[in-house]
Amino acid sequence: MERNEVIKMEETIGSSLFSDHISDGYPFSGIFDIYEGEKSSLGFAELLGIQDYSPSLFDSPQAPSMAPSAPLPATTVKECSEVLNQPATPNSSSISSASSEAVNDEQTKPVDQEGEQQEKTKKQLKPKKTNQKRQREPRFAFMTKSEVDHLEDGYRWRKYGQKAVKNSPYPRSYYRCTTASCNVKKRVERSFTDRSIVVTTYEGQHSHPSPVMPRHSLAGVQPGSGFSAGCAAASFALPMARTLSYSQQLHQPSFINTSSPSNLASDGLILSPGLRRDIRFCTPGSAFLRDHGLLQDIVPSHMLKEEE
DNA sequence: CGCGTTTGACCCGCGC
DNA sequence: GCGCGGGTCAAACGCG
Repeated sequence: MERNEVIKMEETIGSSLFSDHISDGYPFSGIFDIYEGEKSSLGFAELLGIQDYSPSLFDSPQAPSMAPSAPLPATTVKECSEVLNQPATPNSSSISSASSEAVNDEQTKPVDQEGEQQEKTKKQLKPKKTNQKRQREPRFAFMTKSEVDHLEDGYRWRKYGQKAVKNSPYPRSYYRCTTASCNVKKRVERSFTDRSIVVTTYEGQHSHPSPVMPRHSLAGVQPGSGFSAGCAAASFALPMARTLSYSQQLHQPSFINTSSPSNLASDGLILSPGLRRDIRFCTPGSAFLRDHGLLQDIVPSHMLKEEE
């Protein structure tokens, strides 16, 4: 992507926390936010030394059974966290990534409206050039070690496009949620550095429960949120059965103190220079503020930057 | 017939 | 302005 966007990622993308504490069979816990996850996260499996993790998050008693009809055909390497940085539970299985792209004034606009507007302008392709820039939904990317590209996540998707990816032998597929009035999209592509890894990027939030998700699995969803606030993670097929507060997350004991990315490397994780640029790790105590976990989604990046 | 996929064309934003 | 690359559209097609 372009320079501005990369910069924006550095400015706005924040919270990252890792746990090497393996509990409940989950090898990882934590979240990280990336911008343009499908690109930036490309090397995460490698940098984290992830090879293969057997405990699927979907197998957890805490995790909703997202795909009862079709068990996850792969090992989830990374999952995403919720838009508002409602993080994956510490017991959840992996590294998650989130990206909020449109950190601007429009951000406060309800997703549905925004989506519809976007849809309208799309449909009327002829009267082009609505002078406002195209708004993007917050994005979440996660990586999955999988043989199949399109992973079952409890929602129904319709493929609407496929494009060859530059510098990659593998195409990128574009999916849209088939539910009417739901504008969630996702992109699926295979990592060209490790063909066994599928990078899935979600954009937007489902405005409806999962068609195949058992009802109880939505227990963690905030009532009255219209499936927007608390639903994002669930929307993205995340184990949301137990929702912890952000501070709870941050005070997990074994988070790597990564106020500087180099600490990560010292923990045996290798960050490529490019990746270091893209990801900001944070200490538990200061993470929230410094990295604007929640704030970055609602506060313009230039405001957040002042804290630096 | 309904739904999902495929695929070429088109749109759009951005850098040069 | 032009070209490139990412993203989307929509007609054609396949399948159950």
